[in-house]
Amino acid sequence: MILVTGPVTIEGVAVTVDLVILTIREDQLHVLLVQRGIPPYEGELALPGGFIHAEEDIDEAASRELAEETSLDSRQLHLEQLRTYARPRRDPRGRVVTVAYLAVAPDLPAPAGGSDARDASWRPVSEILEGKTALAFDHVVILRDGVERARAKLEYTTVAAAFCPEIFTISDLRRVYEVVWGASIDPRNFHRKVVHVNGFLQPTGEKRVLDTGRPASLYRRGPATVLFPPMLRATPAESPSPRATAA
Amino acid sequence: MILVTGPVTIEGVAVTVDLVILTIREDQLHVLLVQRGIPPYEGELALPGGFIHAEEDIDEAASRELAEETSLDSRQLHLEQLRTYARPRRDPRGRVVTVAYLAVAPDLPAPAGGSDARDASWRPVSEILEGKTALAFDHVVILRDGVERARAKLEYTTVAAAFCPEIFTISDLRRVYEVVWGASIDPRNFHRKVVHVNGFLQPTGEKRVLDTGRPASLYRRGPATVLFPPMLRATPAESPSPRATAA
DNA sequence: TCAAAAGTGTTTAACTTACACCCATGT
DNA sequence: ACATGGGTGTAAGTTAAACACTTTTGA
Repeated sequence: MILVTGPVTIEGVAVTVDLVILTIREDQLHVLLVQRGIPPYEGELALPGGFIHAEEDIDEAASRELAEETSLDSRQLHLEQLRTYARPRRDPRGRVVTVAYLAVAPDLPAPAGGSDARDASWRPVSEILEGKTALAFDHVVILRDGVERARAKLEYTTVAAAFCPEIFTISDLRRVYEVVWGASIDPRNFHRKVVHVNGFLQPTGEKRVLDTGRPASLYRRGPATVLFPPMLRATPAESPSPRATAA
Repeated sequence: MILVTGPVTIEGVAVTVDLVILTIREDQLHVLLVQRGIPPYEGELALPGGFIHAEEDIDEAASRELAEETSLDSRQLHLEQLRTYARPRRDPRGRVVTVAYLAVAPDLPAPAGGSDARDASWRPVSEILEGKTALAFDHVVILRDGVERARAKLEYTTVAAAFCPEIFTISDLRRVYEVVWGASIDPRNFHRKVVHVNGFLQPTGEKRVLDTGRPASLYRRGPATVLFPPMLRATPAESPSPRATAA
């Protein structure tokens, strides 16, 4: 047990914030990555992030970084703390502890184009998790945890709507579930289900006409944040029903 | 955006680990608190915790602190990262970021008696959350978040069993739910439900004889970690069914 | 008229709830 | 015998899954 009295620095730890910003583009889950302009890992891809400022809470730091990277107001998106990572040698510069945040954004018009000088780009998540693309530091682990959290939260919250633009159809919403879970969902049962969840969807009265098919009613996000009853997670290409309670 | 190159200390942040260790004693949810022996907040109650060591991951630091406080092996308990707190002036000594962990323990034989010199004691959670007892730093917030997490996790995981001793009855388990949720549960339906969840309970074949009533079968924790179907949370003294999806 | 997407209705199975009822023990 | 807690059976209401079927558009 270490006891400390004065204003302490206990071997000077640096604290950063890293963001897992997810969106859906072209029916694929994407994550926003930046190319590092400085060592370590210069030139490699990494999650956007940075050091916390002196007079700033960590949630503020995350909002600030998010605004810098996506030019989106954090009040318009889903932003939540994910986990803190502190493996001793995760950063070659010294002891750096990072607090990771998960953000869920609609598909943004510009590829990213924040005010920041670094190149930011959307990359398919599958590419990274399958090991085809490497990330700096332990960012693959952080990304995996972020995606896992997003998948879990679709079940019992209304985050799915945060992937959609302000106005969206029920099909748009369903495609979010299908893409993030990598499973297909019966459109008819899905429709009935989400419509009956109180506060999930607010009808706008408008309809969207597509190339073909009956026009779909348009909705905006409702005030609800939790889903009850929850959406049952359809597992991709596995045994159908028995929903084992694996260890 | 701050750019840094060398081995950085960026205004020297100190990192601590704080533990919300919950248990059930005398049908009440309790938390382990220590009385601080040094300033700041000398003499006041606080969550147990301490600074991380130089060559230690944060999960290890949490396990170490837990062992010091409860003399229990972290492999025998439920221990998970809760959240990181970093409000600028949360510690008067300077910038201290704390990573909070949630631990769930069975009712321990000794009141706490770790190897540590500080007094540790179990206190009813209600006493603190109702404002009757103050805690140092922002520890009331951390405690509230920890309790909220525990409540939520009873629904869809098997953590409830972590509150029980190694060998326990279904009534013991039910009492966990009733105490943590502050609600009463039908013993008959509860019994059927948990028995049918695959991997939750392992029968020992033994029975426990109480002062009165039919002897109850004894179980130990099974390998399952998730509960499906989930346990529906009975809300304490509220409107019965409609389970609103509040904002 | 046809293709395609949106949306409704119906059936079956699974699960929750409430509660009647039986079981096994100590006094 | 009876009080007490453990445990099973069952009927009513709710929800999910599967799928037949209708609606509304563009081509």
